[in-house]
Amino acid sequence: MADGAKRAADWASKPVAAVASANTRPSVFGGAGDDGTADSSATMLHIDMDAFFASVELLEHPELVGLPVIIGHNGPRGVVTSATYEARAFGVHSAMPVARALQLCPRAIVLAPHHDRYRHFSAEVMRIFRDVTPLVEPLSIDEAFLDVAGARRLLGSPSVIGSLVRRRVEAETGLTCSVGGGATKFIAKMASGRAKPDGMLLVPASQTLPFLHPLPVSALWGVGATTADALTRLGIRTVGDLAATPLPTLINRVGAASGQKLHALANGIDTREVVTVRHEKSVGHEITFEFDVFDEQKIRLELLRLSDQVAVRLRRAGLAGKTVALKLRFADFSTISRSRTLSEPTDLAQAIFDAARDLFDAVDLAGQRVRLIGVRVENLVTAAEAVHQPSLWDDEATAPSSWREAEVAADRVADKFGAGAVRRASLVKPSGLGRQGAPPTAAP
DNA sequence: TCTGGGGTCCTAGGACCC
DNA sequence: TCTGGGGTCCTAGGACCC
Repeated sequence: MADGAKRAADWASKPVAAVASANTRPSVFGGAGDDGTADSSATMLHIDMDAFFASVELLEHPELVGLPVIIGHNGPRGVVTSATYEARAFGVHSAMPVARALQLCPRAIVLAPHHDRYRHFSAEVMRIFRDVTPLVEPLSIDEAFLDVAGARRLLGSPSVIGSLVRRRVEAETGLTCSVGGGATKFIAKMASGRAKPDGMLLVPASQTLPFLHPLPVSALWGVGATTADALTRLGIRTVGDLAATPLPTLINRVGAASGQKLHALANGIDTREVVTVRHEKSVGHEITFEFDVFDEQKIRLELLRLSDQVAVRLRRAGLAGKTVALKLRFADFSTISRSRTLSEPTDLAQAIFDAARDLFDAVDLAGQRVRLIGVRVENLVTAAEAVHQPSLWDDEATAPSSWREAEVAADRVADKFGAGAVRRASLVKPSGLGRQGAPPTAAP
């Protein structure tokens, strides 16, 4: 810690001139001077990487800098996971189908995602954040809250610390980020969104409501399309409108929890503190088929692979879960879920698959084709004795395409780890693929 | 245009227990 | 005889976020 703080302090004293691309917009809301005193109340920072996946890919492809670049699978069902600002200028945004994005921006270059790279750079920037303060709460792979109240004495005001972080991130990773600051988490997050890209905006505590109230309700964290519609029907369009709405009216429309939360946020009230440790609540995998599937045997085989992947991740994390959930999405995009709670937590592919397959077999498909299947394990506990066994197919990253292949793989694991591994490892007997009592039609 | 994959949280109804 | 209420767990669905 002392080391990190010293390094950070060294950095703080370096000339700002090193950052040519840093945004020069005024960085304190309300027109107050940026002299390091006006913003002293904005001690919660939210730091968000700019176009994170796309920016990381550009490090590998410097020749594409300045061009519209889209990250996503360029298949019939691919969606945009990230896009450079050059592509966004054409209306491209995250979650949009790649096909649609290419209509809007035909010259866009589509790159496949590399999640290992993103995890690497994520770890790098989180390390920089933790040099500044131990009070870091990662919110997702590319953003975090920093409580810098205690770091002011050593490093300076929040705006000084924000600039320091921005310089270090750019110098050490080649990536840019945006910083928002405020008296609360919520204000900090709203501010970083308005600082993008490559900017910083601090909202002094006294400016909280003037900053907040003109914003549209859809800007609020937790207000999506559905809630925005519901609020619009009440005549609520801005955050100020929301703040002035009686709480019972709100609760009546959007539910108790959301109503209370939104009402408080709209009035600038947010008492949440930075939480540095979080434990996962579920682990799951899902896949969308390239083409909708009718063949139940093919679906069971995919369930087997997903169960194995989930089990491997559980064991690596030292976790086990009691509830197995199956998710099915049909050709018409309707989605159902089925879950079952086991008598004890498991981290084994066999147990997860058995439950998932039973749940699947109990569903009446009624002739519908399946678009997506997913397996998730919930109700997690720390595994008393984590079983670290390799996956059957993990290394090859390919599922067995026939029962014969599954049998061969099973034999291989038994040879390698002994017969005991059969029960403990990700070993799923090929016979588990069939419906109970049904002879395996595709068996060798 | 036709909608990914990783998650979290909330609601509501029913079972079950005391 | 036909009936209360609180607490907890389980399940299904849906909104939302990045």
